[in-house]
Amino acid sequence: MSDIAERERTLASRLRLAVVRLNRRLRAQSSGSNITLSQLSALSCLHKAGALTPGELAAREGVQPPSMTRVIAALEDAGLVARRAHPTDGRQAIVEVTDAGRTRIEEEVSARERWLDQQLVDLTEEERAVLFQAAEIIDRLASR
Amino acid sequence: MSDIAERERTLASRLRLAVVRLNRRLRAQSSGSNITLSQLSALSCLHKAGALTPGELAAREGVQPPSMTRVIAALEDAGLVARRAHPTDGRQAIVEVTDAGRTRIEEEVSARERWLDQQLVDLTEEERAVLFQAAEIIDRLASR
DNA sequence: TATTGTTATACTCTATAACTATA
DNA sequence: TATAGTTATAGAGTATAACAATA
Repeated sequence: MSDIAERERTLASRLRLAVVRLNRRLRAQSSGSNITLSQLSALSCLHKAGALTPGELAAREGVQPPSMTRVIAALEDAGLVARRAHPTDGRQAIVEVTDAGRTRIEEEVSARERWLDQQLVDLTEEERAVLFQAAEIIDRLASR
Repeated sequence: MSDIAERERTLASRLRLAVVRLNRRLRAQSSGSNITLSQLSALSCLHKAGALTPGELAAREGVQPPSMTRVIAALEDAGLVARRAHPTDGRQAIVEVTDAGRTRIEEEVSARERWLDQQLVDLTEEERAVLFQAAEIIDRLASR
C-alpha cells in the first residue's frame, strides 16, 4: 500500500470514529426534549426550502421515503408542519412548516445545540474555522 | 444575538447536520457485511488497546455498560473476541481480540470504508488536510 | 455497602417489501 | 404500467432500571 493510500485509510478510520462518536453525543441530547434529532433536521430542511413533497424531503435528507413518512407524521401530530394537496398531481402532497413550527425551530435548535455550542465556544478561532470548512466538505460527501 | 454567537449557532447547526448525514451513510454501508459499525468500532478499540474490561471498553467508546454488553456478546458469538478471568477481581472480565478477530479487522475496515475512501480520494489535498484536523477536534469534543 | 456486569425493557432511526391511489 | 406515498415488519443502536455476584 502506498503512503498516500495508507494516509487515506487512516483518515477514513479517524473520520469514521469521530463522526460516530459525535453523532452519539448529539442524539443523547434528545433526552427530555420535545422532538427528536431526525425530526429537527427535517423541520430545519423544510424551513430553509419553504415547502417540499415528502419525496423531495426524503431525497434531501438522504433517507428512504418510508423513513420520512414517519418523521413527517410525528411533526404533523405535533402541529409543526401541515400538508396540503399538490396543485396538479393527486399522488403527491406539499408539506410546509406551520407558524408553531417556525417558533419551535428557534427554541429547539438553541436548546438542542446548547451542549455543542458550549464545546465550540471552548475552541480556538482557528479550530472553529477548521470545523466550518469540514462541515461543508462532509456535507458534500454525504450528499453524493 | 452578537455576530460571534450567531456564527457559532450556524456552525453548530451545520456541523450537526453534516455529522448526522455522514453517520447515516456510514451505517448504511453495513448492509450485506458481517459485523455492524458499532461492533467494528469496539473491535478496533480492543485491537489498539490490547485487552480491556467491559467497563473500560464502554468508557472508551462513550456508551453505557449495557450497550457494550450486547456488542461484546455479538463479537464473542462470532469468535472475534474472547473473555478470560480477571486475575484479582472476580467481578471483572478481560476481553481481548482473537486471531480470527485480528484477521477480520483488516478485511472489514477496508471493506466498510471503501465508500468513504473513494469519497476522500476525490477531494483535494487541502480538503483532506481540513478533514484530518477536524477529525481530531471532533474526537476531542465528543470525548468530553 | 459499593462496584462490575448482565438482564429486562423500551424507544429512536432506518431499511426493504408489499400495498394503495393516482398518472 | 409507472410513480408517490403509506403500512407492515424487522434489525441496529442505545438508554434506564432492576438484578446478581463479588469486593
